[in-house]
Amino acid sequence: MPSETPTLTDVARLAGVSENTVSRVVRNKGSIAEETRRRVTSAIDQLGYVPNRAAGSLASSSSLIIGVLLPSLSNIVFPEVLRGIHAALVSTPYQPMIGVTDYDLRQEQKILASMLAWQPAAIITAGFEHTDESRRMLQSNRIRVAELMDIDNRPIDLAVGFSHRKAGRAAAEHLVRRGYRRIAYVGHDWTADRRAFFRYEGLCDGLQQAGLAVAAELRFNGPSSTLAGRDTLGRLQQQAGDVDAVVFSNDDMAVGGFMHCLGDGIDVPAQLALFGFNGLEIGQALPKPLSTIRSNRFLIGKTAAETLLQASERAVEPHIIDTGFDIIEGATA
Amino acid sequence: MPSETPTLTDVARLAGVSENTVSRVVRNKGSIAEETRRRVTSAIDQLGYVPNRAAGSLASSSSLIIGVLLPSLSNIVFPEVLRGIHAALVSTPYQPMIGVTDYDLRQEQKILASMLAWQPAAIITAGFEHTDESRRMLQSNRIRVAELMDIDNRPIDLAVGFSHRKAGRAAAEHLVRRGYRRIAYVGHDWTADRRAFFRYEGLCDGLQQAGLAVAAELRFNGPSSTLAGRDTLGRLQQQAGDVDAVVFSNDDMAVGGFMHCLGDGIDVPAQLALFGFNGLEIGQALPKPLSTIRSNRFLIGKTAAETLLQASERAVEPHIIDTGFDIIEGATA
DNA sequence: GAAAATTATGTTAGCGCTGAGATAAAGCAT
DNA sequence: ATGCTTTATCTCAGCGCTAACATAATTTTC
Repeated sequence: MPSETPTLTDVARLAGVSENTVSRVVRNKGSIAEETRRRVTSAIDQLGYVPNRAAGSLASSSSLIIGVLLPSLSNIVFPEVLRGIHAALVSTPYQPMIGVTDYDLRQEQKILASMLAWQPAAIITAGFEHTDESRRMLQSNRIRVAELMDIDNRPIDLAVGFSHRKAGRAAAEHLVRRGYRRIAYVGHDWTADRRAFFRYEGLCDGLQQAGLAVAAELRFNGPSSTLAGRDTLGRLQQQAGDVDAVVFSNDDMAVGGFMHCLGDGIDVPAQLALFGFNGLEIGQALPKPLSTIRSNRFLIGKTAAETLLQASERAVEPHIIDTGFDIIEGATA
Repeated sequence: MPSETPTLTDVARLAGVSENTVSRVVRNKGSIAEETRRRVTSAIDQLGYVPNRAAGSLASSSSLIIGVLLPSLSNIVFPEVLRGIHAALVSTPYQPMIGVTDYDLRQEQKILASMLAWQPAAIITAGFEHTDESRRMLQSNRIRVAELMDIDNRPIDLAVGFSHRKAGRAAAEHLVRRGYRRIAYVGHDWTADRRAFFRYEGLCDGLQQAGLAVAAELRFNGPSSTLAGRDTLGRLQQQAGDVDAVVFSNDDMAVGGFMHCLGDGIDVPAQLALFGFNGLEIGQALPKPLSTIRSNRFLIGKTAAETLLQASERAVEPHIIDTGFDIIEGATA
């Protein structure tokens, strides 16, 4: 009578089969007679058997862990990616193990190393920037790797996201179509957030296409936030007066910009048009819904996890999945 | 020459010691001669040895995993708790494994069971509500358990948070002190979010103390959001006109309420005062910073993880840590 | 200076599971 | 009936590490 947590052996004994047979039933692998399966599952239920994952991982030298590396949790975008990943995993035996890099590549490398010690089934990372050592670890290991958010790079194995360059261009085209000509940019520190820089590049491209250029620009020296957006727009307006639209690096910044306009009595969009990026809920809850671009963070996470689980081996060629984006027309630009 | 990932044996051979000695150096356990330690660490560096966690867990029947159960990732509050947990773990060998329950106790139980299959060092869960089976699993297992956010309950092992009842009362006292008398409540569905209900109870207590009662109330039938806050305040105002202050179930709702006032030209706080809960950044970025209560989510997560790691055994009596809260005076109430 | 305590290291037996191969039983064509 | 394949099951070694105990070398104690 096992008073401790039951093991495969206990189940096997109760069901009158070998341990291996139980293992195959549990993992649904190989062929098993219907009658045997029934006996085994009933024994499992009776004992409340739960497989020991450590033992399984050790024996098979691979675990049911999916390592997830995120640059930050402060920005709601990444928890939403994580939510998507979780949604894809929730009905599988896989479990996400998360690591936060704080946009620090050396930190990413450290966390990556300790994650690989678990022999995870896959690694999902937001972004393409890695140290050489990280890249080597990901390359040499034949585990599956998804790099998220962006598709403007060649991935190691799988990329899921959309082109931030195109998104930037789309913002420019939208504003030009609406008749804005003196278009400024308010951003945040893009040494950490490379994608924000890609969008900026796309914006410049798009404006150039229309024979225009960025009329003024100011970047907050730190991560994006509503407060940073408010203050930075304020400073921009002191420096450069005659601007008729502002593209922000993201919605957080843009909502802050909107707050600045409210405080200063600036009529949006008549006096100044505002355009964001991400399609966060808060932007849509403003008295005038923010004009912005919807990035499908949840979908990116979900698609990545689902695609990784479809095959345990990498394909010969890296694979890229474009989840696209939509313009949210809004009422601010 | 091991072409595959090196094991303890490889390190031991290279350093000319037994495997066990290497193991003790790695885990920093037992006494080791300075000279030996040097030889071993140098061998580790040379081979790039990383311990196999699965093997370690199996042998010691406990892993370096911390299971984290969160009700949601959509509400920024929980990612912040996770951020705190991560901050406490980042310089340790522990790794967080996360599960999202979607406020569903049966889902929590399922995830909990599969987490326990990893023999985690501890489980951290946001909230005190569990199925009987979950509670049994947490009780019988002698692993450490932290229940977060709230301290209005008796925990299984450790509680970290603050009294939501007191926070509700503090809101009432603040508003009464400021001279508001006709105080309404705008909330969201509290079958899922029990803590919101506790705050409501506290609010009622506090008002009663001052000889008052909730002047009007309306609850949105769903999770909190800015849009829900905006719409629900709108509906409340149609139904009950003469209210001079509104307490919201949280900042998301309150910011939505502020948006409603902006749209309808209601002067805050002269015509209507608004009071939130959580102290989110967005509330402080409004043209008038939101009057609210700061709950230290990051601190709660960090304290919980730190406290759990201080001792691997439960104390005889459950332990409660009050992280407190502060009133943010703001400009809306 | 012998016994006891302390420090440093080695030896050995698993932890609970899976993979590979062996075996047995059943199905099928010839 | 005979060999050949397929299906269902078993046997057993071993994944890489740690716990427990054993041993050896050193220091302390009286």
